[in-house]
Amino acid sequence: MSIHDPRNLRRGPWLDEEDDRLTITVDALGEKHWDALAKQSGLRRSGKSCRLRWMNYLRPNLKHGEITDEEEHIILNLHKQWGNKWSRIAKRLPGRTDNEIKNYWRSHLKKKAEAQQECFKGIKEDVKRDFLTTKGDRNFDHVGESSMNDKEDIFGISSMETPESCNMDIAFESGSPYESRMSDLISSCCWEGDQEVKHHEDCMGTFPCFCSEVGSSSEESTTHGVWDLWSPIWETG
DNA sequence: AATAGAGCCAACCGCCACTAA
DNA sequence: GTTAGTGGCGGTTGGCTCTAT
Repeated sequence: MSIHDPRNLRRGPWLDEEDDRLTITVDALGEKHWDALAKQSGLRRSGKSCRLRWMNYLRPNLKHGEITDEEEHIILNLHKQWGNKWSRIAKRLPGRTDNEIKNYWRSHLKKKAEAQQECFKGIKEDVKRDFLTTKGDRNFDHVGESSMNDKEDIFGISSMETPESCNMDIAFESGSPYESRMSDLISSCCWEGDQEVKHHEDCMGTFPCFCSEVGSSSEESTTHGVWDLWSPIWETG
């Protein structure tokens, strides 16, 4: 029976010697033709297994540390746009693998995203109605449902991009009455009873921009993404 | 200290798309 | 046009670790 007979292939965790041998072989032959590479390496592993080990663990320039807040923010946004397109999302996070992002999503972010959706479900109509009827120190007599597309006019947003093109950094003007009104609405939604406090903590990790009243700095409250987080809510509403 | 349950993550599986013969 | 081989992707699993009781 050949060592490359499927019945004779090794499975399970990789040993250090196997990692070393795979690294040497990939360095010599390049990241391609994994079946041939697996045979040539002398490893009792399938080409598929070799490829996976290389891509997810041995490849140079991989980050092995914790996912940062910024990376988490990007994952949440891109998942909202693209769903479970892990490899596509991974391409936007250099050094991270699709497997790593998928695992992180399942263990850290899924609940957070669901909590966030629940939170929005409850408040989005209130928010819409409130903004549409607000006079504040600006004249909104002309504002109607159709002009919800004019986000700058309604929110006092300092820079503008489309939801498709922007990743980050759409912000309320510092001190904008709409910044504080949004904050008020979120707080009123989330700070009613113990259950809702937890709910708000879930939101906070995802939406620091709206949570200045519960601990984040005023700088944070105006520099995190706003429109790209909210646009799916408005547009699917 | 023992143990059950939850969480995490590396690895595997099955499917699909692409390509060459 | 068909088929076999291969690589890539997303879903799932198994085992290890941590935590609560």
